[in-house]
Amino acid sequence: MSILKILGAQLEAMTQADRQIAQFIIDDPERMLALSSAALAAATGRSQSSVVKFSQKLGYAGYQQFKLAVNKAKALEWQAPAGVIHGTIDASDSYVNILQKLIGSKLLSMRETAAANSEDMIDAALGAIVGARKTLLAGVGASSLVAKDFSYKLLKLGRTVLLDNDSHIQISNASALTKADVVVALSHSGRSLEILRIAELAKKRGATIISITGLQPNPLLALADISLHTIADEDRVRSSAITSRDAQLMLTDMLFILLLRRVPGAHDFIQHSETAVTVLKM
Amino acid sequence: MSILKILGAQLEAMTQADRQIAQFIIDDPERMLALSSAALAAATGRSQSSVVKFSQKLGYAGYQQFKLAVNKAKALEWQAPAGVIHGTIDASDSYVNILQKLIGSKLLSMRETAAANSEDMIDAALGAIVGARKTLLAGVGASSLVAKDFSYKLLKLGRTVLLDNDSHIQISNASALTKADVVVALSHSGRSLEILRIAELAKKRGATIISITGLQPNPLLALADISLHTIADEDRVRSSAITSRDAQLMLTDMLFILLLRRVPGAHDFIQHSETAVTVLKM
DNA sequence: CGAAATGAGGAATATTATATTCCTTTGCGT
DNA sequence: ACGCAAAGGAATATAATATTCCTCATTTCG
Repeated sequence: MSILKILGAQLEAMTQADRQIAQFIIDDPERMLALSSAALAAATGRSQSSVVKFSQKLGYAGYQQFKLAVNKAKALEWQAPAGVIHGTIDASDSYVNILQKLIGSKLLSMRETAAANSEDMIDAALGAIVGARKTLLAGVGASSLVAKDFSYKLLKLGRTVLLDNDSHIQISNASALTKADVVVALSHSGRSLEILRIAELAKKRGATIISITGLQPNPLLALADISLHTIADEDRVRSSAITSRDAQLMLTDMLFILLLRRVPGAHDFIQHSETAVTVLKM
Repeated sequence: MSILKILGAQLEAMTQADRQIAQFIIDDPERMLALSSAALAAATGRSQSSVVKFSQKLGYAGYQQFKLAVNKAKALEWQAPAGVIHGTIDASDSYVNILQKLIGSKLLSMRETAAANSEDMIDAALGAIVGARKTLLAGVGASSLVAKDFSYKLLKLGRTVLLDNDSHIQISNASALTKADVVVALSHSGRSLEILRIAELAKKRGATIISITGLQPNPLLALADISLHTIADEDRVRSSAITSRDAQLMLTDMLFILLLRRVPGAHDFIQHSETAVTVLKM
């Protein structure tokens, strides 16, 4: 139990001097932490020895030990909303509140995304990627960044990846695919026109389509051979695509880590690519 | 931010005496809390004055203040993120285990990144960005994706942003900056040559440099006017830049959300840019 | 009712801890 | 090799803490 709570509870039963000291600490623990026993005595109008005796009565070896206890209580109280807060962030929120809600939203979409994809579906996707001749990644806007991030990881594993910012080039890439190839199509809404175009073309050519979309029915989902899902929480962290991007990253990170166990020699590839990059860093 | 993490991060860069003292504290913070400066000196085989100087080098008024910081760090460490496992992912882990560890690592680096940046520093960064004529974002590799993500968000807020994949163009952009401009330089190691080059140039031109790096001392940090920090956890989710990227995103998301409250008319800008994008989705 | 007992609480003091100064050493650049 | 700068310990000054001792008010019991 927090020492501050204890002080409050015992306030009644205390002697005069002790009560004054306790009250001061309850009112402004932060300030008390900056004071020496003598300074605290001066601030409360009692004597320095009373402060020390006060600390000892509470069961601490001395004032220092007591101060550590208050410090600890204060530290824990700071993050008292134990667990993660999750709610809409609005303009009146305090700094700490905003951070907690942001982390809460991110955590929630990561957890739900992890839960929304069965091990079987993930396995199917991994199998397709590992067996593919080439993997084409498709994403626009924020999803294009996730696609790129994933492409770096796949390259580290020695896979052949197609990805381009220019959607025209992407479309012509797609039309050159065969049934030995895989398309990973990222679109949280499942309605991005460019991505749909690419998926349609690739499907006509016989390639396997892995869709990464939200849960709601959507055109991209309808085209997919293997469908993975991202769960976002858009209306909480308002006005931005933060959580859907986090969900996509969660999913692609999962795929990457699980691929590490499947791709023969994965660790060697990674070693090499890291050495290559290190050369550029001093 | 946890002082214990800071100690760990800076251990390498410390002098002999300091390193010994730091190591002792890292190994057994509880014990350290029971010791006086002289006792800690005896326990580590250094002098009492070294202990005090050590505390002061870290930015505390003295040993007592430092002790309070360690006490606080220890108290907060106790927070068990209920249900979240955090550990090294290895090949023998089960599917569910891997997911839990992945989420745990991500959550940890988000939390620690949130904690590592004081409200004051964040405020300083926000002020610089809001007041800037132009904002140049710099990042290579995985950081370039974060930079791009952040640039989309800043554009939504109607800010003028410079960002290009080609480092030559970035460098010429940097040399055209003035002291009315701001550079946000992203590099977890703080040692990417291109980014250093850009930051140096921009600094010569008088622009304000905001660095986003890890905690360990690094060249980019030394150049920065305002320094923000990312905490990653590389050795847990092995062989990838997953958590450092997450930490960077956490930080840029924080900045974005806090900017929403600062930039006049932010919500209008966002409304408009979302309407514009919706047109492309069906 | 009054004297002894008790305990709160402050003043003074002893003890201990902390911060500063000063000096030696060592390593590094010229 | 020389001088300089930084590290770090010894000594010292300063400050904080703990203890002792004393006074005074209240309570208890003869």
